[in-house]
Amino acid sequence: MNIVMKDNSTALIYGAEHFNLTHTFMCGQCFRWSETPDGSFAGVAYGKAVKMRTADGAIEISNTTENDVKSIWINYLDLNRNYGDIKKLYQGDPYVSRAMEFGSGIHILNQDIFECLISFIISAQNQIPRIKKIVSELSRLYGTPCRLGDDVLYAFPTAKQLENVSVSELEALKTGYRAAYIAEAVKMVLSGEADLEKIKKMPYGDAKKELLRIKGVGPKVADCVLLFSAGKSEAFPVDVWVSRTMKTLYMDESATNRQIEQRAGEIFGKYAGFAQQYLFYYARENGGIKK
DNA sequence: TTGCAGGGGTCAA
DNA sequence: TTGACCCCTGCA
Repeated sequence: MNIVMKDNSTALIYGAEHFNLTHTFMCGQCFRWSETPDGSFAGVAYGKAVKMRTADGAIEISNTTENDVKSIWINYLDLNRNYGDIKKLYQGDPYVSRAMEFGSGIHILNQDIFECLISFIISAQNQIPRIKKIVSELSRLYGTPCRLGDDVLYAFPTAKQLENVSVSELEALKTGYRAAYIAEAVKMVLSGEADLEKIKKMPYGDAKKELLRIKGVGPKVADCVLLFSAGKSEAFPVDVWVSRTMKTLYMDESATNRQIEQRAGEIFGKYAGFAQQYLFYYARENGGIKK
């Protein structure tokens, strides 16, 4: 990985293989990046607003510093992982290979765990455009403003910033029955009853058990949080698409979500989450996946 | 125009 | 294991 500063606020990252910015941001793992007319993506993560695009074999990040690239963005984009190795791992599986070809260059992001937790509580029984809208409103109302050129973006609010936001205020954002869950989760995080940093350091099984104590967090949401913000590559979130896909390709119609999770562990092993993300993206974009 | 099914699930009984 | 659930969209 080679970082070159193009000017004092634009960084170029060279040597990122198996990486596709569009697939990575559009595959459904994050809700805060929007494509701009010039084909870049603008967004905020870890309190920093930046614009990203790929050009001439490099990832270009503007409105940033070399230090932020090293301390935030390399890890956020998961650029230190060798995705070629993961590809090799699944080359014997015709379905995952096909899905990896289709979604080539998807990286699993390392997002902020609190943001991820609240976002995926909101995601339950909800669709991506609406999730994005709610998360964006939540950030605009309670998050810290971040300048990006002439625009102002808003960081996802911290637990502290949401401390005094009432359930009815959250309901006003059209979160519906999830409003109470959000308020409750914020309380648990602030009181230390749910220690997210500690959860990150736990083994997968224990970490999941801890997250499931939070109302509004079921197996699917817990696995999303663990995969997208706690580095648990074995987490295998089972949603409707993955469920359909697994039933069609590897199991039968009668399989329960729990059985699917278990089977996925057997088939895909420690990197099940990566296989999941490729299968999910392929299935969703193509209306399913055929045998 | 109105009605209804279903959506990147979870809770409670 | 099954219905209810906030809200919105797509489609008869």
